[in-house]
Amino acid sequence: MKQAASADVAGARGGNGRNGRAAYDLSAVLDIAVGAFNDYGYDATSMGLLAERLGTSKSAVYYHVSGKEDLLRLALERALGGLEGILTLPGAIEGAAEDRLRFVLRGAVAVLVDDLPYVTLLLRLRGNTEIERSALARRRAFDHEVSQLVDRARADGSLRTDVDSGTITRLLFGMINSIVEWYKPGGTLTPAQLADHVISVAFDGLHRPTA
Amino acid sequence: MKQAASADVAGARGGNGRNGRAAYDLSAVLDIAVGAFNDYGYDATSMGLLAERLGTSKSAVYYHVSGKEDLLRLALERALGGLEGILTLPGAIEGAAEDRLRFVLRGAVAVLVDDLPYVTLLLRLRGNTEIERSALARRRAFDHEVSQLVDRARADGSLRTDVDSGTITRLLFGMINSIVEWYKPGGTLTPAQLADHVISVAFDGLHRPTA
DNA sequence: ATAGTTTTACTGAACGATCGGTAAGTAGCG
DNA sequence: CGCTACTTACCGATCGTTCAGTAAAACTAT
Repeated sequence: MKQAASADVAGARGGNGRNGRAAYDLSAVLDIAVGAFNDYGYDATSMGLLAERLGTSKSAVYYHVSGKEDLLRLALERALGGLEGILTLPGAIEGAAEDRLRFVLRGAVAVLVDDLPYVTLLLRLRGNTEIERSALARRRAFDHEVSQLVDRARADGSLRTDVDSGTITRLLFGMINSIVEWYKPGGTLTPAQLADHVISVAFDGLHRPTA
Repeated sequence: MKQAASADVAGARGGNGRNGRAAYDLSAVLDIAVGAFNDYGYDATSMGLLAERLGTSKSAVYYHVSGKEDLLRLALERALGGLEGILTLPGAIEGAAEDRLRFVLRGAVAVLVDDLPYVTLLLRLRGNTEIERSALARRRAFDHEVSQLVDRARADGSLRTDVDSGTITRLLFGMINSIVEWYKPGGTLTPAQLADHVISVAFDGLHRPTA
């Protein structure tokens, strides 16, 4: 009874249409790994615990991934891919700087909500290994592109100039990134409302509208 | 040569005025421990690494503290004590709700900058152990008191009512707490300026002042 | 002044537990 | 049979922690 039955574990398994036994697919393993990493922290999550959550053995996990760091790498790739994808969309490239900034911020909230556990993992990195440092570098590159949008919006006269654009960008992302620490999908606050509130508070502040 | 000389380690030592040898004082050990916890994460920081940073042996650390968790407990106590102290000051108790809110937010920035590594550690907790869960509960209690101030300011008509106060409080703290991830004391941005910018952006938003 | 005692503050070696990862064998399917 | 998807058993390394012994300073008695 110390081990769950080897089949029928919460839909994590799916046939692969090929020879051999029914298998976990990689994305199911990844989902559970990312969940555990966020619950306990990457370092504090053992491969044994992952196996337990999957209802299988430790070494079975190694059949699907080459190791613990591989799980981290795959998860971070998904989060970074989502964020970087925003910057390639037309709304991020065309139009006035403030509109492009609003589009990117709204997109960041959307990716964050859509891939919540994956982005959460990304935002908690410390940079201990090469994989983590590489992910942090890509994240900084994304932040830098947004910072340039803030600069352009300021040059257009859209934004206040009494606070430097680096501070503005950091406070903006501080606000947006904090969403991973408290937003629960499926609650009364829909992702679209959340994005509206964030953009509105960011641009207009806490005071009641003067209009 | 594998071990540093037993004295003169970077001013971490100080006499204690009592019998026996010159010792590290607890606060020096704690400072180095908190720095390492923030660099690598609590779980990824080994007692061996702490000893190395202190220029002493692993077991020497156990003379000063009862264990790794004890270091965490002492560090979190300092961070939480600072934050909770704000709420006991006159500026947080007397006056209009919005002024009290501004005072508390400004105080939170001040504590955060003053005890930067300690608050950083607090903000990165995952709640794996009883000590961490207890610290998280105290942090939530602090947040809750600020949330009540937001409620009162809204009731006074000072703040916008199209976003609920829970979301406002979370976005506020998201912005403020992010400071630990990028603010470097001793730079061109002084703590007082930082607090001004944070309060100003939070209440008035990113747009240029209409006045 | 100095020898002896006490207390403090360590050192170095080792402990059991747990870590990430591997080797070898096998059950279930086409 | 051939291939997939595991299983059990185990490895060396590292983890937090403990323990017996000791060097160095302060205190005390002479």
